[in-house]
Amino acid sequence: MADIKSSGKALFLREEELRRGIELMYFAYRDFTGEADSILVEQDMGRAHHRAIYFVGRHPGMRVSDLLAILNITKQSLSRVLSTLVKDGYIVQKTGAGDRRQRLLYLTERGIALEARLTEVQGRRFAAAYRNAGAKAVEGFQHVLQGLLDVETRSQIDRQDKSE
Amino acid sequence: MADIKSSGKALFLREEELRRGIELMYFAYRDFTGEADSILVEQDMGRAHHRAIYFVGRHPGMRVSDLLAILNITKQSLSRVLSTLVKDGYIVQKTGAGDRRQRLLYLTERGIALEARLTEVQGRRFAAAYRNAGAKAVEGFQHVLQGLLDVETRSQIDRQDKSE
DNA sequence: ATTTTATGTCAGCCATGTTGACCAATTATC
DNA sequence: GATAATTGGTCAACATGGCTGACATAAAAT
Repeated sequence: MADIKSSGKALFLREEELRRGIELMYFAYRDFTGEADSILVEQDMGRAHHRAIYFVGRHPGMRVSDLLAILNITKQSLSRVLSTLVKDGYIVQKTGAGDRRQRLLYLTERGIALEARLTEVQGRRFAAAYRNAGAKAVEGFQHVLQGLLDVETRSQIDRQDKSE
Repeated sequence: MADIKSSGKALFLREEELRRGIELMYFAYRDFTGEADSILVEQDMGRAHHRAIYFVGRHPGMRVSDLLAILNITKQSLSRVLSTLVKDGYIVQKTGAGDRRQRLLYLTERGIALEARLTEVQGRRFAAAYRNAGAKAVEGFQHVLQGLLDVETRSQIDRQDKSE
């Protein structure tokens, strides 16, 4: 009887705990992106532009197909934002030296400035949360987030980390 | 000199650490929602329907305005999904007993079943990540996520927790 | 010479967010 | 009891950013 009771309780707590995680994840992601979104609307851009700028800044000289693989969207979707970013002078494409089919992607000065501004805002939020929670908590945070990834995403990130 | 060097290094590590968090957050959120999204397309629904079903399931009898406050979207946006959910028999609206202007929201059997299915999928992912990372890590995870919230969101969640 | 790869483009569809205007029922207030 | 405020809904129009499908071109690989 005590067993049944406690296992029932444990299950209840478990479900509550999981729902707490699900909800926190939703709210935190929304608020995390909110500030950057405000900056982006000023520039007549959306989140999709931000992602492109962010990852090109992170991996200068990357190929379009690399960016497609990271973002996991269709080339038509990417093409739309990429062409406006090139047109507006945030990104430049240079023909690959070895393989001339490639259009290697680089941020311009303007792109670097915007990327820095966006990352600063998001970084500030993370820095505050990290400071408040402490180093041990940050470790746990990253550990759990990693565990939420699809296996494909995880190996993709690992590959990137290695090639740096 | 040693000071400058180490502070430079510390800043570098700090920025890398922050970028790691930003990226993990993006990938984890994407993968976390991906599975549920697949179920939703089967039912000709989107994420917006999921959110409505989720929170109505969490707070049966809530008012439309409560749901609007949680989701932080316009009533026109919510109205669209809400009316299809009512039409398709996932949610029922009951006129408030005290205040007859209110349309209190409840899940139907069908709604409960879909909510359970969606939450189970997302819960499984969380359970696996939690199990793998350990209790201490989960604490840290939640602590950091809380720190990422806007103050308004935090007080909103607190209010909900208290009123349960 | 042919096939494959990397990239781009056009056209159209869908979901979900937005603003603005306006309406009805009901409750609260002067 | 008249007036204002609240709760909820609706119509119209627009933007963003996903998607599919079809097709094109240049360069590399076979």
